[in-house]
Amino acid sequence: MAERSGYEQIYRVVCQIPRGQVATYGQVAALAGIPRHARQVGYALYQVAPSSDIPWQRVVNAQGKISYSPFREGNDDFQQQLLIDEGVVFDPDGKIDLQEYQWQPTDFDLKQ
DNA sequence: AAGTTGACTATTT
DNA sequence: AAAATAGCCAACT
Repeated sequence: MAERSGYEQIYRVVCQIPRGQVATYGQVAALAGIPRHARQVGYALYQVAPSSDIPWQRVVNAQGKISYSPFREGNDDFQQQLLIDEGVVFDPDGKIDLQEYQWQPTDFDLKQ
């Protein structure tokens, strides 16, 4: 179990994703100050997924799709509906239009 | 200490 | 468009 790390900043970024918007793993990594660590972002969320205040499902891959976790497969579909509930539109393939819904953080957001 | 793994991404088939 | 390949780097064994 690997807790205590720079992951804290990753969680902070994810929590700042506005309702109805999404961010990619690479984007979160970059905002957290650790570009190229997209995989580590996924790994960080892997620890926190089940019961957390963190809207982990607002983080999707560069294709605009949900990355299915190895242990929570069925849960992923359920969470996809939560995103729809937030106003995010999925294509027939289950993709999100990143051009419309990808989070565009402002300086104000990052200062929080 | 060294090798394997992975909620990624970009490139190539 | 979907699948395979390569590059990536921290955590895990």
